[in-house]
Amino acid sequence: MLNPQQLAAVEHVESPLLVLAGAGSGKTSVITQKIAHLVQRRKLPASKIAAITFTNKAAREMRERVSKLVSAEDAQALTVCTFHALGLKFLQMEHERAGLRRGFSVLDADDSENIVKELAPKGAKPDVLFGIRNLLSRAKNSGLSPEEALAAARSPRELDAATIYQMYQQRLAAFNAVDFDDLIRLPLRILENDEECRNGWRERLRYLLVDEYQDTNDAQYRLLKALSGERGHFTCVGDDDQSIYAWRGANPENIDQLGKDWPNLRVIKLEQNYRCGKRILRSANQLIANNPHLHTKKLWSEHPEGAPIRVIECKDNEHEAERIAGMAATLAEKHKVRWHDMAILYRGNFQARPLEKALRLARVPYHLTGALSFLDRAEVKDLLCYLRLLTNPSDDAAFLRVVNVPKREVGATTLEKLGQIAQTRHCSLLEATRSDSVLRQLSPRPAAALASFSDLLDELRSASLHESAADLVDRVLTRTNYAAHIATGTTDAALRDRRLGNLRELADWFRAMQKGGNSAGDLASQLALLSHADRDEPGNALRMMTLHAAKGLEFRFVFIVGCEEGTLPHDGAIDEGRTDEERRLMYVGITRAKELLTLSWSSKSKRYGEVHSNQPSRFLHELPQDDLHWEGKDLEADKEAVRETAESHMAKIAAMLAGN
DNA sequence: CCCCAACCTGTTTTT
DNA sequence: CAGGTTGGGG
Repeated sequence: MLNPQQLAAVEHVESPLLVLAGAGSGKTSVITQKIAHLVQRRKLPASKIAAITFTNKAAREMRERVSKLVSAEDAQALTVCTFHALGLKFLQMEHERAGLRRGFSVLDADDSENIVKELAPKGAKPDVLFGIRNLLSRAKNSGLSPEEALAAARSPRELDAATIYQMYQQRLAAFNAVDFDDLIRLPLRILENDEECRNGWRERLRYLLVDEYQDTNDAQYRLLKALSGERGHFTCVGDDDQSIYAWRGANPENIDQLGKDWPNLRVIKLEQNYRCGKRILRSANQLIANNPHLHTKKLWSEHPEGAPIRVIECKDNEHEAERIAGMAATLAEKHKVRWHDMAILYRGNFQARPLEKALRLARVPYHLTGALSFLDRAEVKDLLCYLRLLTNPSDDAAFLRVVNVPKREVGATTLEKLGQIAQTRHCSLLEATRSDSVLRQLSPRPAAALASFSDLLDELRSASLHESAADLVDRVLTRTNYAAHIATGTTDAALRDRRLGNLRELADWFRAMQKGGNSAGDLASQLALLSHADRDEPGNALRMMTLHAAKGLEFRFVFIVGCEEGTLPHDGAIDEGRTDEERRLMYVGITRAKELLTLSWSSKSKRYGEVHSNQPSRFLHELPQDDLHWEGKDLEADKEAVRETAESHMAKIAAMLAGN
């Protein structure tokens, strides 16, 4: 079942281990088998093992796979989650050490953006704001406290950002809230400074397994270090060629840092690929050879050669979409390929538009993963903010979001005044509305509205004490009139149905999760960590997603569209000197394909309404040309030639499919 | 306080 | 070209 390298990785427990796992080399098997090995052979209690994944979805799948290898109780006792979810769990247990009260909130990216907006100089332009947020996040990802950031600031810009950072944290403290980055930074600070707590957690988590290790940032690395200590009871699994999140603070050099911090680190390479045909793998290998490497890795495969890789030149994005849709339809109809074995990958979500249109026209069932995340939907956020406010009355961000949704005649002027009063009284907005003397300072109508709003929340809060989370959701929806607000306030029938459907889905999610005995507040915090990739995939539909979202997945048939200079590699990334990362992105895309890979590019595309002419991506030229089959748009004029090449190509594909 | 309309802006990837 | 924002009118 396992090859010798995989087996060695599973059984090696004596010293820290780094597994350099190429694409499709069976790293998930190694992690799951290793967990089983630790539990069954090494007799380590499952409750003392933590496996860290990159997404919640990966965590769920991993737990599922492990549960086929170990007993149900052991599978239940395991910790399998993301770094952020682990940090949340840590803070919920150690909230007093972090200076948080029970029921603290986790702010989403929007909330923290709004806070920065308020704290920044009044007329700050978007790019300045963006810069501040970046600096702030960078400071946090390096584990710096506001004071440390202030001391480390070396330019006026950094000094300004550090000052804002300080005010920002004061604001979060007042809200009894943490943001995303704090889920790593705060546990890290506690673990590094508090020996008793550190020892407790080292006892609690005796072995760590980290998946997608190349995507860890500095704070996460230090968290790993703090949790595992000198003894280094961990296995990290990663692939430097699939590091595609440096823009978000991931530091692939963490791969080399392991050997420096633990000289007894063992390194095992997994180089046999079990996924791709030889041609696809050869192309991927040759492409990535253009990047500098510290660890040379030569992936090989025992799979058949497979059909040549098609490179399709199109007139424009619409033409490209039509051709892809047509090819997908042909694969399904003529070759009985199931829709969910196909995927269209692209650089940016905006590229999905023309594809969707063409797929609908060609009656191809498709599913878009990503784009506007479920949790970014206004109605979902609103409901979650109600729940946040119930468990954490100090959560001003949540208060501001829902106080006037549905409309309660509470406007900006009233809220501004309320904010000033709350600030002088050092209390939250919601607490301020409870005081008669505060309400008297406001105009009568909004004051009355605020009073009844806080009464309503009191009522809901007392209900929350003895009600299940799912029932509470229903109660919130009806008592706040939110459900009615959506039902009557949305004129577009399709939109209304979708919104109501989203609310129902959220309620269902709560129903499913409450088996774990979680409170509504806990569930709301956990939900804040979920992302688009975490929803259940639908059945038989062609998948469409960004290259980033495709990491970790595989498909028999893969289309990568928009292989143009400026798009892939993306202009902005080139400007920032991250062309190598773009190449890795292409590499990730190529290695998703098991049997057939199709690359396309458009010679013209519309950008801000302007028509722009494109050059084919440099990556296309970096591939082994013998394995490619170029089809130009000019062939379009010569129907005979098109048919001939297309048919001979399809014949090869048919032969390949028959051979399987 | 709410709504609508004319601008203006901005397009990468996400735990 | 579309979506968000701002500013004015109801």
